[in-house]
Amino acid sequence: MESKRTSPIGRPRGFDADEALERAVRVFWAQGYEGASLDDLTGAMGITRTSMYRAFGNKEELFRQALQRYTEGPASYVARALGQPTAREVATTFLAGAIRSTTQPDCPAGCLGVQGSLAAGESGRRARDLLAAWREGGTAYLRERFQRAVDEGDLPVGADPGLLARYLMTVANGIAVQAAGGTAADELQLVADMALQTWPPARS
Amino acid sequence: MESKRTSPIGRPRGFDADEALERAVRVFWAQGYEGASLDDLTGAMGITRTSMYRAFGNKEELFRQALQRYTEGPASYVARALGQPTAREVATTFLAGAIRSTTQPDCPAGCLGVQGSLAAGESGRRARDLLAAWREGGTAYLRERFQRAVDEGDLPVGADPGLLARYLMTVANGIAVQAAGGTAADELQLVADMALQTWPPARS
DNA sequence: AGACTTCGGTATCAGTCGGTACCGAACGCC
DNA sequence: GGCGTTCGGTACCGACTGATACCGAAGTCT
Repeated sequence: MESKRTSPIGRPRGFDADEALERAVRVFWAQGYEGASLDDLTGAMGITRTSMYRAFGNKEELFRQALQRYTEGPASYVARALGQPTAREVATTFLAGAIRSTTQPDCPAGCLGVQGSLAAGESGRRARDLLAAWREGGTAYLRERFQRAVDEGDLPVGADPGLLARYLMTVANGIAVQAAGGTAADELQLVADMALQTWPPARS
Repeated sequence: MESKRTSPIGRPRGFDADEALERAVRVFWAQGYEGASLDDLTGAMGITRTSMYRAFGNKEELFRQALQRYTEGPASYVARALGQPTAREVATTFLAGAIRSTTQPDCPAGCLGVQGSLAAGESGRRARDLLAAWREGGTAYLRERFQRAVDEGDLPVGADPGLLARYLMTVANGIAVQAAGGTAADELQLVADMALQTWPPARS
């Protein structure tokens, strides 16, 4: 039984949903969830409100999918960092990726996961909570990675994986705020270097 | 020539403008500039739109005054930190104050200067820029203080006051984001302690 | 060819946004 | 008391918010 169709029935959509989503990411990134109106979004996506609602459901769902897209794109440095062989390399790669992503010249400054919705009115509460969970998820990934590092003997037995993860995420979020305010990448790299000076030494 | 009046002419206002402003601070703090509607604000302030406009000008001006009030109130820890006798005490007091202020149980979590408006649509752009300048001003104060510390011999001659200031502000802003996400004060204090381990030693 | 399904555009919805005109009420000054 | 001024409340403004109903167009399937 092959249920896969060569093409879905009915009129095919006349735009590239992937590219439209990517445009939406930029708008949410630059203006936040509440600050991005449907006109802003559909204008940048190059489609009408009707097409957006049919393809993505509603504004909140569009934001959800935009966040996922952001995770796989601009924020893919997180997964890349987690894959580094040592805890120290995880940390340095993570912060370097955060700096690079938040100061990319052809992208909005800052981090969608931070400035997308930190404080919000009633209408943006769901988006705010979604982002808080997203950030907390990142912290959890780091914690698990550092726990593994302790287990593997890559970090001292006394090291606290939860604290190291929280510390890194705190610095990264601070970097995102700085970047949103216009601080340059090279200056942020000096900050990251300083933050990494306290990193526990690898066990020999 | 005494131009001072015992009381201004005309009908006196029937509410405490200071207390109303303090209520407005809470709303902006919790919901951000764009997320706080006039109904939210005036409802919390206990006054009508008309009274608000007469007393404060408009929403943007109200936000300006709320930010100033916030600076003198919840964010007064900055000035207190700057007055500490040594650079190290400035740093520890600054971060401790940031943690305390962003996790106060009877106040919104986080920092108004960060979550008030990080990313915004057209209507909130002025507020966003105002807050960016506010944060940059805090960094400048720290830099001047650390420059003085270098001059006074309190910090090593090789220390970079600008980097130290940026570093501290980055960690503090990161703490604010963590606090907005619900991270507890004691956990943030551990992060601050770790961040301060790299602090340059005082010259003996 | 004709049935069926989806797409995209227009036009519109009720609700909310920030901001104001208007007016009677309440006060200080003379 | 009368005048001038400010206050506070109602009622309203045009613009915009997110979200839909409707309908012809454009496809696939039998």
